[in-house]
Amino acid sequence: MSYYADVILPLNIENLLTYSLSEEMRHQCQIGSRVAVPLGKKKLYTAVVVNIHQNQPLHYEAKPVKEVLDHYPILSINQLKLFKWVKKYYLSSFGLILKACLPNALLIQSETLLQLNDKISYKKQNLSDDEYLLLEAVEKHTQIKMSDAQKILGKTSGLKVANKLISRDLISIDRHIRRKYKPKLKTYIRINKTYETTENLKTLLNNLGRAHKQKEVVLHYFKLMGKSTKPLSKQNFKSQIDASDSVLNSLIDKGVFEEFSIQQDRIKNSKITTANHFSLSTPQREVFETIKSHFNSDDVVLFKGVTSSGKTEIYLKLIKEYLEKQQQILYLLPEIALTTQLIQRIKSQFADKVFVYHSKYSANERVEIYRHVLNADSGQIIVGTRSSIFLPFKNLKLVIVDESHENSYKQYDPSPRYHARDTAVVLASIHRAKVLMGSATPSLESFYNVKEGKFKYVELNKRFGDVKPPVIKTIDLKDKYKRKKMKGHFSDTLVERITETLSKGKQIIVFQNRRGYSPIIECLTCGHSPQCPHCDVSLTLHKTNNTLRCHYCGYRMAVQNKCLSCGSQDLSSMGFGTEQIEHEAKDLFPKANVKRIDLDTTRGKYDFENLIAGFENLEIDILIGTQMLTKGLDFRNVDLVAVMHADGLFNFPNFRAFEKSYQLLTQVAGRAGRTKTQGEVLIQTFQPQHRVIQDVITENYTNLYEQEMAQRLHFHYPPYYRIIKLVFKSKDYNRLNEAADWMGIYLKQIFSKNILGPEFPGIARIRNKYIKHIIVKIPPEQSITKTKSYLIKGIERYKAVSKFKSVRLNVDVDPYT
DNA sequence: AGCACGCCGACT
DNA sequence: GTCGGCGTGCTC
Ligand SMILES: [Zn+2]
Ligand SMILES: [Zn+2]
Repeated sequence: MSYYADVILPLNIENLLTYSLSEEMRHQCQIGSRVAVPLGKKKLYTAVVVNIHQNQPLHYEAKPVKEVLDHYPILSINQLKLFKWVKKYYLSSFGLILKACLPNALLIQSETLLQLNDKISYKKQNLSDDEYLLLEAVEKHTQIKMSDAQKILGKTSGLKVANKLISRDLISIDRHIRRKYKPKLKTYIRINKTYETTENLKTLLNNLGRAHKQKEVVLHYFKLMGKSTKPLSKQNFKSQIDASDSVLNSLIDKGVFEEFSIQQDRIKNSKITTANHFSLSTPQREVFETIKSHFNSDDVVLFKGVTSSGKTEIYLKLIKEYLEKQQQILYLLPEIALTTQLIQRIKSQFADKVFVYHSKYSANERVEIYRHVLNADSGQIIVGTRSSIFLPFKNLKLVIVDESHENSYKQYDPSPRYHARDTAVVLASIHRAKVLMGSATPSLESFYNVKEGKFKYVELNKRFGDVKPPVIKTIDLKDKYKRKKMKGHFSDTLVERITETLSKGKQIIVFQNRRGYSPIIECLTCGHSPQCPHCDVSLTLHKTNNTLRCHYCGYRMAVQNKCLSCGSQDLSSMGFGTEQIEHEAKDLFPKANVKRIDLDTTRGKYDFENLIAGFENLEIDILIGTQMLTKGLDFRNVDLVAVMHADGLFNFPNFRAFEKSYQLLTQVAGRAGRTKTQGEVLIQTFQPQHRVIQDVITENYTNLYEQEMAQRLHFHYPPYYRIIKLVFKSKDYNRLNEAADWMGIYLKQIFSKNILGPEFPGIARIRNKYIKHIIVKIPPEQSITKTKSYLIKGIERYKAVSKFKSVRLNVDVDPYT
């Protein structure tokens, strides 16, 4: 009897495919091993074995596995369990889950590029002839396609040999796409401490004698330091002195000036103050002990800690205990919160036990970490973004989900559309691990789980050390506009407070959750406003390069000074974004260094890190930004946070709009006064009495929770009801309507009033594709599994209708919107 | 994901 | 007539 292997291919294929195994291969390969298999006409794919059996397929002849790539599994049984859950719960396919799980470099295909690694000469010994041949080919061409390697060595051994070379670190794939991620550090200049006294300085100037230029440079330095105490970057200093680089460099060589970089300094500091022996405050210790005692009886704990309460120290203490027991810990963070700041802090505690898993890292680095986790033989702390829940943990005992309210834990495209917070709970239960969810503003779902007794709860309402909560005040825009107290979008009060803060040498954060200059340009004569030709949205004005842009498809056109419809020149802009605020702030505060941080100013690889560093180093006085600057960043010198237009947050067509507004405003407010001086938060709004704003001011999460939950219950929304969203997309408007209507009728027959739609979403067309939604609401008493099986049946029937073939259907379980 | 297959408009 | 663009189906 011959043997067969069921494999997952990293493609969107519904079923597992079965290949035959030779006797030899059967012994080489295990469940979880990678194999090379032929698919379709000629291509070889990397697949993963999930089942080995002797049942010959009845209706087709199984093709043979070409090659066993791993003699030991790279996918564990526990990962397969998680795959099964994700497939069933999120209605996805194994292939796409596998793709989300394995680093691409483990799934090489014919089109993959092979490239030479640096510094390989010392590893070149003991290569087989084939390995040598391939390495030579790569060396000669610097990069070749996998298919070329297969031409040289034959289909099978090409793949095998390439894999060997990759595992020996000689070649790698896709290196040009993601370079090693290393934020650049700016060099700063300061005078050697000994010359800070007048006396020593005099001696120095005397000693410099004939070196006039050097004297000048030293004097210029003191002149600058007299004006401002901000750190001086080397680059900036060089541009100001009228001398060649060698002058400054020889002063540095003599030890008169010293170079330093601020980030490194901070790490050093944190090593001295925190490494190994930091201790928790009494309230922190209480929380720590409560979490541990909860873990004795329960699996999931929700930890609500106000901003600046020192949540991270508690996590670190917990991590330490698990590491000492040689166990694995997963520390999940939203992408924006996974900053170098935080990584350094964790590394200063746990050094080489720390592994960071992040999409910014290169393909090879990710493979390396994947293998480290797979082969762990001692404790590990894995810090990662949502996809790290798919890593091959062996001995996972604790999962921390930080900022657990963050919606970026929910993946949308591509499928699997999983929520990493919820999947983490399943992951933990597979491993019999504990879960700690942290947030200053927990999601209603999590808090509801506490009320239902599913999660345990602990809170920390005291800020760490002497930090006082920021004072939050509203500014009534209606009144300010009526009394003509506005300068652009800044009220007089705000201008006053900013000026005052600047004069104290403190920093300001200005929040406006919309990028660009202005979202709509309207003709005052005929009312026309320029629309995107591919999407149903109006174009946003970007003054920086005088373009009108679509934020959905990227379409851009030059700014028109006449109305495109009637030719009138009477155009007016409506609404405002960060760019406009930046312009106004530069006018209002000409002496301040104003910078903007949003998607448009952070396109480059290091832009984000550089802006954050600039702000931390006190180079930037006023930082204007979107929600990008709300997450976890720890700015020590910020005294004032301004929200330009809170009302913009409430009007999103989304049942979570208020919850999200509360979270955003609270997080933004948390950026103010993270040290001993009490921070101030000014919220400009047309509705100062809005209940969400009032809850933010009084830190009244309970009230927000109760009010929101009443709404959710009344309108049948989560957490009471579950939601599944069906998204239909098509270029053909009529087909789309027909298809969505068909499904709507089918579902209404089963679920009647618990079906919403089909209806067009707020933006009915993106990239020339029309969109329609159907919402399936699942009442608390209705079985989710049953509902899904009805849904799957419906989708199967739908897919059998040939005229709907051109209409794409996506299923989103527990959608965010 | 590819790649073949088939349908429809444009062009030798 | 047929060349080739794209939309659709299938892969063990
Ligand atoms: Zn007009
Ligand atoms: Zn568009």
